[in-house]
This record gives sequence, structure tokens and C-alpha cells, in this order.
Amino acid sequence: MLQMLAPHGATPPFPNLSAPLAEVRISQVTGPLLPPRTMVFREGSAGTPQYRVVDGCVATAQTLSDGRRQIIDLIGPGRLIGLGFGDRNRCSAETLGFTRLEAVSETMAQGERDQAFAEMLARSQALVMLLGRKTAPERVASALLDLAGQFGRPARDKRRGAITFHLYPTRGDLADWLGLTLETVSRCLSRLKKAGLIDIRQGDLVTLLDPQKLSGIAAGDRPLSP
Amino acid sequence: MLQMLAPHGATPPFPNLSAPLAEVRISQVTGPLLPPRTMVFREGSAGTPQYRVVDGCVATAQTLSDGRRQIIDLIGPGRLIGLGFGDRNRCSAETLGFTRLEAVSETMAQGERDQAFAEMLARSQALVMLLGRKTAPERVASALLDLAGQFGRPARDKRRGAITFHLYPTRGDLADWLGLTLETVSRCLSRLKKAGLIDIRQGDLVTLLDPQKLSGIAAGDRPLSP
DNA sequence: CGCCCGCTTGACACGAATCAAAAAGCGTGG
DNA sequence: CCACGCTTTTTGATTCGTGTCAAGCGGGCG
Repeated sequence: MLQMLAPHGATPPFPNLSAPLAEVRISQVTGPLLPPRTMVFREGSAGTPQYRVVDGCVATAQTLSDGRRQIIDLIGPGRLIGLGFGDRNRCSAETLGFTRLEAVSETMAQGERDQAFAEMLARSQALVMLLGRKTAPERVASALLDLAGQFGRPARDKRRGAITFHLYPTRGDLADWLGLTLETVSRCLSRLKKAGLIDIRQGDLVTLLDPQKLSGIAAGDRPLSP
Repeated sequence: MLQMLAPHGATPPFPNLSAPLAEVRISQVTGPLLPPRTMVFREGSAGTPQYRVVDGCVATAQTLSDGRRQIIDLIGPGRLIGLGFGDRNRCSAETLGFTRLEAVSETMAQGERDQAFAEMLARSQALVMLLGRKTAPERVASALLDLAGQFGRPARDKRRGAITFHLYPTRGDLADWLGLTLETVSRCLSRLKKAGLIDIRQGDLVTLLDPQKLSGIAAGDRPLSP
């Protein structure tokens, strides 16, 4: 039921919750800190555990038989994973950084469920538009804005509207999310840096210096200089 | 509220239902036959009318500011449109052939709603995988199988497993669904024809001659000869 | 310190887009 | 019934954006 696999198949992170009927007030139990690259559940596995991300980042993904991977969503604090996956998970879920999860009771209020479903659907459909019709720079700009919304510090930069956030996904993760290759993502980030729209320090601390212009690029209204 | 536009801006198809409070047992009223290319609702419009497709085909789509269009889903008999679009529609919906709709009451049983949501999510996520990681021939093969599932006649061909269905979307519609161009879709269909996997008669009657092999191509397990 | 892993950058290849034109449908009307 | 004009589809030639392959670079961690 609770099937979590540490990076290389170690012990489950919530061992005490594996016992049957241990779900009393389970929704308020806060789990331990999961290390990066922990499989929360695997594509095709039975059962649909549901969690809320308290802190950190989780990626849900599907994989084709020949290994091509597509990240379906990147999920930050406050959002749910495992909703609507049916009795067999259609996605695997993996932590991208140190992450704290919180089990969520299966019975939610109808309004809450609908809200959560509608949000997931909206995000999925936005990703469809991105993958179907946007160019590589547009995709990367869109991704950065999405991540800023999910992980952006409320404390903003001195510059007008600048936002800083911790970049959980690697270039490879971004590529698998955006339907690109690692190299193309890297090139687009370099171009955005050169254009003065973003800044990346210490490898994973991103600052959007001009979210306005970035939105223009993301929407296809404004080209990005080569 | 009910805002339907005939192909070139004629009278609304459900004129009698436009009156306020006329929604008594509305869920069991079957509307008239809508002609092809009827806008059922527009992206960004207020209100979220919900319908069930009784017969025919509806496409939900989003459009970028510069006109790039992405079809989010093609919807056949039995399925719902308008669910989870919030108070402002995120999609426009348009009929692709003569189509009969049935209004659906806003209050569905929780299980029914969840079921519908889960199906839409699953389809959207499958489209994400298709757009992010599949090649053009794989996309076209996947699309044909999907359409066969939605529109395939229960009466199957004499050949083992062959399925025939009416192809509602044009090449352009398929392109906008699959993140390709009209020409690429046409070329892929030609290659599938030449490979003996499908047959197209009268322009819009498609027969899948070997769904098995087609599935192999759709999943990326088997290449398609040039 | 030095290995290792993730990232960047460059050269080239390839798949799909674009541009262009011919062919095939299809309804209309003679 | 066939000729006509329009739309959609098919096919071809070429271009362009990403993918692929291959080195370097750099920072973190043992």
C-alpha cells in the first residue's frame, strides 16, 4: 500500500504507517524528510496513496517502453499528488529535492476534490498547449514562470518584480517536462541569461529579473534574441 | 449563458433554452442537430455550460495570441464537455460534424463527477506524453487508435480485428491535436496506407486493417517504414 | 586534491516545418 | 451527366529548429 523506495531500494520512509488500519488522523501526520530521487510510488503499482507536498518538490512522470520519459507535472508545497490515478497508478512520483510529504485522507469534501481536480486538469492542459505549439525558448520561459509561482520566495528582489526561487529540477528533468533535450534547455537558459532576463547562481538559485518580458516570451508575443 | 454561434454567426441552436430559469429537467432535453463548425462556447467566455455528446464529435481547443491553435481533446458520444473549466472557460468548443448535444445538470453524483474528471485527466496526460515524446508517425497511429475507440463501429470488418470509423477531424484538426502540421499528418497517413495498416475511403471513412501493428507503432515499439 | 557528475558549448545530422504546386474531392449548375 | 470552381489533400523541394554526438568546463564531495 505504502510503497516508497529510497534512491537505491532501501527501507520505506513511513515504516510505521504500513500497518493496516493505522490511518487514524493519518492526514495530520507529517512524514520524515525524504532525500532527493526518492520514488514515492511507481507507474503501474496498485493502490493510490495521496499526499500533500509540505515542502520540497515532487515530479510525476510516465515512461515509454523504450525509456523515453515525460514528466507530467512538477509539484510544489501545498499541492497534491496521487489524485485521480485510478486503482493502478498511471504515473510514478519521485522527489527532486529534500521533500516532506503529508498523507491526505481519501475522503475529501466534494468542493475540495473538485477544486484539486480542476487545478490538475488546468495544469495538464496548459502543458498540452506548451508541448503542442510552443517553441523551445517559449517552453523554458513558461517553465520558469511556473516554477516561480510555485517556489518563489515571498521576499522579492529589490528590482521591480524580480523573483528568486530554488530550482529543484535538473536540466534533464526540465527537458523531460518540456519535451526537449537537456542540451536545448541549457542553451535556452544561456540565451535568457545573456538577454538579462534571468540570473542563475550556485547552480540552482534562479532569479527572474524581468518577469514581464519573460511572460511575453512565454506567450509567444516577443521573440528571444539568438 | 447559452452561447452558440452557427458557422457564420447565425441564430443560436437552442433558442428556446436561452430564457432564464428554463432549466427544469434540462438534463433530459435533447438538442437539435448542430451543423459542423458550430462554436458551442468560446475560450474566455463566462459560465460553464456542461453537455454530453450524444452523437457526432466536438473539439475543445485553446489558441495562442498569434493564432497557434492546440486541440485539447476530441470528444465523441457519451463523453462530457465543459467540466472543470472554472467560471471562465479555458477552452473553446466546436463541433466537427453534425452533432447532437444534451445538457447535463450541474449537480452530479460525487462518484460520477470523479469518474469524469479522472477520465479527462487521464486523457490529457496521455496527450502530454504523446506531444512531449512521440514522433510524428507514433502520434498519428495513437490518434487513429483513440478515434477508433471513440467512434469505431461495433460492427467490425471481416478481417481479424479491423475497425472502421468516420473520421470527423480534418487533416488540419488532427495536426492541431497532435502538435504537427497538416502536411506531416497527411504524409504519415499516406505511409500508413502504403504499409497496409489502414485504408481511407471517401475521404473520411477510415479502416484500421491491423490495430495490433498500429498499437506497436503508437507505443514506439515498432518503426514505420519510410 | 582529484574524481565525478551535472552543465555548457560546438559541430553536425535529421525530422518536421515551410513554401509551392499539382491532384483529388465535392457541390453547383449548365 | 459532365464541366466548372472551390476546398481539401497529397506530394515535392528546401529550410530551419532541435536532436545527437562529442568535447570541455566547473563545482561539490569524498
